[in-house]
Amino acid sequence: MMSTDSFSVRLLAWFEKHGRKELAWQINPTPYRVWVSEIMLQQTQVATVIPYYERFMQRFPTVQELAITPLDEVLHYWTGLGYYARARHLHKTAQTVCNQYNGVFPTTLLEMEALAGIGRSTAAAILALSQGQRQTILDGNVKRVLCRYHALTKPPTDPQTLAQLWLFAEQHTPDTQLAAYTQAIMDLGATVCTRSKPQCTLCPLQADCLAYQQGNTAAYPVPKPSKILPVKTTFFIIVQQAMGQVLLQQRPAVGIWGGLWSFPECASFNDVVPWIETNLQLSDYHIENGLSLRHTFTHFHLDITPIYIQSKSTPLAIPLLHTCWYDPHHPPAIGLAAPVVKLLKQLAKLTVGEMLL
DNA sequence: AAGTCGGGGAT
DNA sequence: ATCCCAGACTT
Repeated sequence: MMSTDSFSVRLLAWFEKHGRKELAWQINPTPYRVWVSEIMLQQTQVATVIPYYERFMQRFPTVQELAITPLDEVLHYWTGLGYYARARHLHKTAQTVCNQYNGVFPTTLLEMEALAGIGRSTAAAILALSQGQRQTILDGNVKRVLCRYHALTKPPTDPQTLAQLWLFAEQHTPDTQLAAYTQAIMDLGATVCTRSKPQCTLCPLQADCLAYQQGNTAAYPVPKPSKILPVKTTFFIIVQQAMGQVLLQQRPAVGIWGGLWSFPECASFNDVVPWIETNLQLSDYHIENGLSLRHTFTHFHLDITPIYIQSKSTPLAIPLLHTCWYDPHHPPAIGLAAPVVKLLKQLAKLTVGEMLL
């Protein structure tokens, strides 16, 4: 493999002066701690991750503790981070490490990549950051840095361009100080070579950067052609008892909000009343639709209309599978979809408002 | 190779 | 409103 070029020398010198070295997962960087941080940081920015990471590590200080905890509670600690498959994979891998590796993470790239939720770049990051192995990462930050440095004229999603990026990334990887270098190139992308308004005057790679030489850093990375997102609609049925408990239903393990708890749902407004008549034994109830809210996924917009139902006949029966009465005053440790959290907060305010009247 | 999976921050 | 972020998995 190629040896070092000036790229890593300059980058390491910059990191020594300006890099971040105090992040929680950089302190005592065990494979477990680094692994959890890397999974949380997938598609999620550092500032968002920090409070989640603190809570998670306090509750699950070891891989053993994570492995023996029910998935529902793990999802609870993940609520709001999104990409919930990450949490399911995290739980599964904790059990794999405990059962097949005696609680100790494997030390080869091949074994690491075989674990659920750990791909090529994340496997390399864990080994480099926690053990100083010479492994090459290629995450979103590194892709942006390299697209500019080499002035690549196609989107990083293009297969040939992606292969070229891996090749460049490997050629730039030094033979020593792998933990520092790996952190450094991610830091450069996160703090200097940012998506918009990069701080080129502070960049240690400026002299060799082709995008900078062209005076056109804004042109890189080349964006991939975007699609128009379709709009879907749905209706959340919010049934509330007099004491405040709200009916929730657990979603299937796969698909949107997999395994999370949400309100019972109807695809069409015409289905709402039949659903109520079929599933709830209510003699006397009041129905009222609330203001719609839009939730955007990668591949579509979801317009949600809440349908509020209140009844004086309490308690209501729970005739459905995978349902529970969620008590906002004593919230159980379960995972909630983000729009559900939003609506529950609104509901709490409305309830207080009505009590004041 | 393309589609799927969330939520939030920046612009 | 649009883009995109410390990606991986499924089909």
